Amino acid sequence: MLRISRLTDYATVLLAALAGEPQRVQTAAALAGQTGIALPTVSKLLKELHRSGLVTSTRGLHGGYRLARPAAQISAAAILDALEGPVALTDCAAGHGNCEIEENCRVGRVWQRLNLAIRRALYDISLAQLAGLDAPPARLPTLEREMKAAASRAPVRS
Amino acid sequence: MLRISRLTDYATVLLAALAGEPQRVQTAAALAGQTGIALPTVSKLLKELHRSGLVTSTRGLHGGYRLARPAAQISAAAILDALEGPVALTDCAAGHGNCEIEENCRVGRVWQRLNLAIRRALYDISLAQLAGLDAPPARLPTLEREMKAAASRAPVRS
DNA sequence: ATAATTAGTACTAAAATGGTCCTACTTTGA
DNA sequence: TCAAAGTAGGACCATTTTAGTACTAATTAT
Repeated sequence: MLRISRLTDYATVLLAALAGEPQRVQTAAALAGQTGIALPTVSKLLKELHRSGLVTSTRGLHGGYRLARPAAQISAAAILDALEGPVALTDCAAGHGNCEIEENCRVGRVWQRLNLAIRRALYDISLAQLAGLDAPPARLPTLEREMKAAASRAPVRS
Repeated sequence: MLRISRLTDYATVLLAALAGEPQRVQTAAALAGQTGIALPTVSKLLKELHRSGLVTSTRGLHGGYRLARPAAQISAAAILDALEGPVALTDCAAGHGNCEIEENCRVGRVWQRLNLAIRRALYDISLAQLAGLDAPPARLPTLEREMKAAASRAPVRS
């Protein structure tokens, strides 16, 4: 339930590897070797990450990739967005209002809020934390509280 | 990103409909009509919900479905689990440890923690809340404001 | 020039998802 | 006892998503 795609996971690993050596330009091949991910996949992912501005690339001989910003300034949400786009938890939420029943809509609204809470939590997690470079303080407990609060605030009539 | 499947969403709607009339047995056909979801799909979902013990069924003439427990005692997590199983956020987390790199594992661990936090939050949301029966009053800020708040806290690009 | 390297695009294979259909079993009521 | 109204269970198919590959063009240091 509630999973991120394998490619997104890979991308995180790649970014973490880049974060480990922030000053060096690393080639796709090097990263592939380092992470065990197949080279074509690595290339594809890095291209996408470049397109979304998370990494910078230099072409030609001795080219390669580098983080566009310090790892502490890249949020998990940014990574997810780059790879999967800002899709909502349910179709109903971000879609064409096809819920004709009132129950539907109420349900949808709660999902949407949960989704939002999750996104907020994701914004507060940095790549540095994901890569284990940053000793992470207690942040998750507040996440739980936020989600609960968001959900209990939800039921409203339109 | 991070979406629940459409069927799970439907299931929630069905459960909400059942929660609205807790004492009555409702047929699959009635629920289909009420929610606008196609009958075969409704049947399938109710069957699964029955198998996971969320609803009780009575066969034969005047048969139908009913919530197995009060809506307040059914958590969102239980619904998700029933429909999608307790899959983890990443393969790595619940799988066969194929992360050979240290970064990988650290990354995986954080995903796992996030996943856990989300699950715990989901446990604290009841079907009653999802169905809007629990009506906690509270004035809610608009979605836009929450988004802005989340965004301004974010260490993210433009 | 040439070798190394990214950029872009198009394609294919595999898997998950959503949905339908058919058949068997159960209960109620005439 | 039989028929009707239901659920139970599973097989099955279509569509979409996801993952991965291949090929060609562009770029740059030496």
